[in-house]
Amino acid sequence: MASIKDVAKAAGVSTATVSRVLSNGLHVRPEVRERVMTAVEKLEYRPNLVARSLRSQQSTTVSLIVSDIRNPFFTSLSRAIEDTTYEQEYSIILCNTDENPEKEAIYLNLMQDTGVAGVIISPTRQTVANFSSSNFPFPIVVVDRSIPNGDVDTVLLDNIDAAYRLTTHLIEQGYKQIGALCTEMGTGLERQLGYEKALRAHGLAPKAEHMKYVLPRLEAGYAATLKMIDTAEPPDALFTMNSLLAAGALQAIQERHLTIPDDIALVTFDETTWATLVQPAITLIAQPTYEIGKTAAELLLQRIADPGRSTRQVILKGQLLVRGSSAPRR
Amino acid sequence: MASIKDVAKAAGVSTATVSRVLSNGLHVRPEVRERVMTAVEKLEYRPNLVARSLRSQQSTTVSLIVSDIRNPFFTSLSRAIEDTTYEQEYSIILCNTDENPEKEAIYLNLMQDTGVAGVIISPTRQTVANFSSSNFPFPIVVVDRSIPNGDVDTVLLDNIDAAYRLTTHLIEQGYKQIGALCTEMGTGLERQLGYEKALRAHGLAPKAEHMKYVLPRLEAGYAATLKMIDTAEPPDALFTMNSLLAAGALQAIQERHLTIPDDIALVTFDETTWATLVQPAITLIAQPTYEIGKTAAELLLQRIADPGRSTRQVILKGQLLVRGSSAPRR
DNA sequence: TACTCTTCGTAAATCGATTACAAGGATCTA
DNA sequence: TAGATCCTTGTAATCGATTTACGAAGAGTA
Repeated sequence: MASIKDVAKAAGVSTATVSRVLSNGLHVRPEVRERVMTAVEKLEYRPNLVARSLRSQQSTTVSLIVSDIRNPFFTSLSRAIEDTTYEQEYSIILCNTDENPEKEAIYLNLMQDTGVAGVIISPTRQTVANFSSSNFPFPIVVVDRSIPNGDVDTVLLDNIDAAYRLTTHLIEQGYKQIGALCTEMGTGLERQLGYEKALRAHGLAPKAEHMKYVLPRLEAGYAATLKMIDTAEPPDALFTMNSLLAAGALQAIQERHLTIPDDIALVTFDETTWATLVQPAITLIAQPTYEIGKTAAELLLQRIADPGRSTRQVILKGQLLVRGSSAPRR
Repeated sequence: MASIKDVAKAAGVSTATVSRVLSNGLHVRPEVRERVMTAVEKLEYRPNLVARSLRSQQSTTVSLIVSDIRNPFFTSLSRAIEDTTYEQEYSIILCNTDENPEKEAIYLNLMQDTGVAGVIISPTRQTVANFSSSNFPFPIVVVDRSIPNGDVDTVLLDNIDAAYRLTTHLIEQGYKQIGALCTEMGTGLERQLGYEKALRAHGLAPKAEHMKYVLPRLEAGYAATLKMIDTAEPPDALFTMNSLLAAGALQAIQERHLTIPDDIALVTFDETTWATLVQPAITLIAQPTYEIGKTAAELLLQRIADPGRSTRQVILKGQLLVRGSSAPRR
């Protein structure tokens, strides 16, 4: 593989001149530039980005750190981020933490060691707890999670509001015993707040036996739902905090041969392929996932370009999509 | 940030000694090693991987190049690869090509420029056409696509066999007019071969009007299915080449208020969350996606460790999961 | 004592680029 | 025409590690 020295020799100039031609082309005679360019083409020279990165202390790699790429929300997010960074010739490193702070710390250290230009992260609970952007030696953008009084670029949904609207919708449709499948990490807590707030606002009390805390996994949603409906007083509606839990809940409901929404209504977060394929279709709050990812990537690239700019939090509203699974209670 | 020089100074040794302590520890007195280690800890020294990579001409990054991470098959694949490489302290760069050879070429060049340790790729049609592992300056593993007489590590499904079995299953259930939604790229061609082979083996001829070539997108599956069922002689069963097309087909079938499988049976490739949530559940060929990814990552890491080893193709069998959508024809 | 062989450590080269600085030449101004 | 200014180019330092070559000290042997 040809190096800049080979090009310099072939063109009869110094490496500095070659570098100048390739970076901005300033202060180089057209004739010399021509010579350099033909040498570059003849040798099929391509700059070594590792060497460039070491010398310039810059990088064209950013990192995306999420709990699990298989979560459809993060899948879509990653695609949006990749699209956006690709346009500016950045590439992305993908990291799954499984909400494990140790794995997260390992990856964050690794990103420091490799000198990435920046990081987009959906941080674990622990990291959120004492978050400060000054902890990190690179620009950072937080997605999906809110950072209390954090001075950091953030893009996320207004989860409390979305959960409030979704719950209120159920109440307005006539449901009174609204159960919830909550997660203790991530966005679960805020969504739970919105849910409880809506109940109270309409004179309904959240019942302890109708609320379950689970891990964000299909199997957990399935098991918890079974437990909830196999009781003397099952809820007449169920609110799950994400699509995985909804899938588990649906499986449980089908297994008990209950009909939606007559026996039990079902609403959730996050649009998926299947939400409109099952019958009845599922009422849910759709997040603008692609837009969230695009915005996060743009914020990051802007901060890389101008580290001193003021931070901004972008809070997007979810879209309530009313479908058959929450038809008026009869 | 502390560099190796700072550590050397603090420990009163040369940088070479520090490097030796950190790499293998050979030829260093225990007492000196001790001094170095305390200096490392005191300064919180972390080796700069960019510098290391430049000097050693090695890297601990590998790249995954696929058409679209949102395809559930690739999502699962990526997770398996990430898990496997993480254990060996490698990180992965994610690239989406959208089956666009230019985008693919840009990424492949980029990987060369950044000196990645290796690449796992699901190549576009063009790249498959004249594939040679000697085209690439790094170890490479191909997944999901077969390379004719290619001397390269490969992991993929036996697509012809799987499609053959799936089609035969339909025939055995009594279906005679079996339509197909094919894709012209990726694994579509082999699956189509298996489909046609099965029809012929049972004395059925593939009907041109029951075969449509589409892009692997939900909307395309929807539109093509509508066209196929809105005819005088619609098929009594439909075979789609992947889960996105199946979702589109299902949408079209529901929209025309046809029942599965009485009006039309539906089978496809790839297990998804929704395949068992819809009613009836969908009969399909499940790929061992996680295993494919794990195997691909292992092959790559082994080749990185030993570039001279002989190449191997790993061909896995799909699993036929018979469910309600292909119940016996009445 | 002199000579060889390890062992341990240092200095310096190296990876491949970028860039500060200096120098030479051309152009311009007074 | 001398001096200032600008443009062009090269030299060499630098980024931060790894690694080779080599020297000094200590051990063993005749």
